[in-house]
Amino acid sequence: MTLLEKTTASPDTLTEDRSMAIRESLRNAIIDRRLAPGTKLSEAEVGALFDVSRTVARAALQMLTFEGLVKTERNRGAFVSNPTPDEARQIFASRRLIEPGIVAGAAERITAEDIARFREQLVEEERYMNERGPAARRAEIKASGDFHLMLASVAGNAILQRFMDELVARSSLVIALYGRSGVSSCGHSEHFAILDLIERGDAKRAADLMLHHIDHIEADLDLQPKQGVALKDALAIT
Amino acid sequence: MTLLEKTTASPDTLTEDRSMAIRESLRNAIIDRRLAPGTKLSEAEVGALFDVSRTVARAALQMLTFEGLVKTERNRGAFVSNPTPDEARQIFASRRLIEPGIVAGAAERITAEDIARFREQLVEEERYMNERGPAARRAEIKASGDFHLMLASVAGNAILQRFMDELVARSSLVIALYGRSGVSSCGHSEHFAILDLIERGDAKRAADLMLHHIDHIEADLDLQPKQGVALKDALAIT
DNA sequence: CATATTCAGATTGCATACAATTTGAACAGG
DNA sequence: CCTGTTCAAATTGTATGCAATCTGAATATG
Repeated sequence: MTLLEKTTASPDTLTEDRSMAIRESLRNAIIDRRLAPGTKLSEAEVGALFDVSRTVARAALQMLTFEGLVKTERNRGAFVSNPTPDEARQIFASRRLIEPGIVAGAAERITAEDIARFREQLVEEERYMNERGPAARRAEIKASGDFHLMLASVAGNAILQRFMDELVARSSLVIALYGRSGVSSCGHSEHFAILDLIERGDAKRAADLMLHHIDHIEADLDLQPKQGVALKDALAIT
Repeated sequence: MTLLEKTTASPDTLTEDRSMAIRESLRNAIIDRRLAPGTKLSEAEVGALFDVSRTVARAALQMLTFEGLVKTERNRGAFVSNPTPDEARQIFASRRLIEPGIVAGAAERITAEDIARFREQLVEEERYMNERGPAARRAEIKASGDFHLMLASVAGNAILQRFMDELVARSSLVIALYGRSGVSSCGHSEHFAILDLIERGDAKRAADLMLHHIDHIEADLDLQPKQGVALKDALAIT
């Protein structure tokens, strides 16, 4: 529990709510894998790190629990989520339902300035792709998720946007846990293709491609039941 | 703020978490319209009602805020949400994306016992439909929502189920606020029809009908911008 | 009479204190 | 050496106290 940028937040945003800022910071740390799944997040420790009382730290942890990024066990504390393969499948099943609709919404409302921002985002994503090392890998996963979130924000439905915030964050966890090596090389080009179709106003094809894109991301995972029954079987000496 | 059943909860469930129980109780009160939109929910008052400290009451209110059933303004307090027409549209747009998928999932996994439970639920719904008076109206809205929630629980995706919990609860608020008089007479028969199609394993048609069903619910609303610019215009004496 | 100002009451934001629970290590017994 | 027990340290759950903020009514002012 070390590398937490205590974001000296923008003057107006931090004025708002400190627990929200802490949530944001922890969120980023979790989806960046600076906080590994299973890591304990004790209220006192979080409070000390951000220089607030347990009350505020606790509120932040409650929010993260609601989002599914943290699992809280009564009287035991909060831990970074360790999604099971089954949860992973549920996450992607949910995305398959929601994201085609988001693409359709985005296709209707996207502006030229939006498209410019998207292209910037995609070149940045590309840059991380070509870098090596775990830090670049994390940044790549993050940037890839951001593309989906930008689409959600353009689609103009605040509720779906919030759902996507949660789903993308949890997806990042899942990818970090279950992802195979050569990840999103194809995923990235699909982002480009989706954006092109949206720009051309071909909402139907864009939505279809998004569906395939999600399939590809999921297909790139190795969703074995982890250790599952391992203990029982591992000790069953033949 | 009177009619709150302080549910003498089931021995095992209440042991769990008191703020959760309070959340549940307030939730029910809100979607039943015993707590009208705009009602202030002060921490002290909620705490006194449930015989807990502000700390616990506050946690419950935070959860409801996350669900969108309550809006919290900094330094001012928590209020039962008063969804705008635009929010209402977003809610139904979200449901249109998610519920067809839920129907498909339910069609795959539904059992004979499930179907029996659904039929029970539907006759209860029918009973409320034939009763008169606001209490029956509330119960009808609640029961109608429960049908959708039961589908979600059968579909076997915990994430979507949680999304639906939120969407159905907020829909109840919207219907209570913007619903026209002769509400769900058609909606109810559609529930029957959807269940029949699911039972027959015709997932595609069931999903399509669900889509229409949501359209019908939304079409039955009167989503005018409420008073909106009213004040300015109302005083503009021609 | 309308508008601006002041101030007390009430309410939330936050920190802290105490009680309840869990955990794991020391220790006793087989 | 292994197992079961006891107990203290640590952590969470909850209540409460104080400071900051908002609200609205009373008052002052043009």
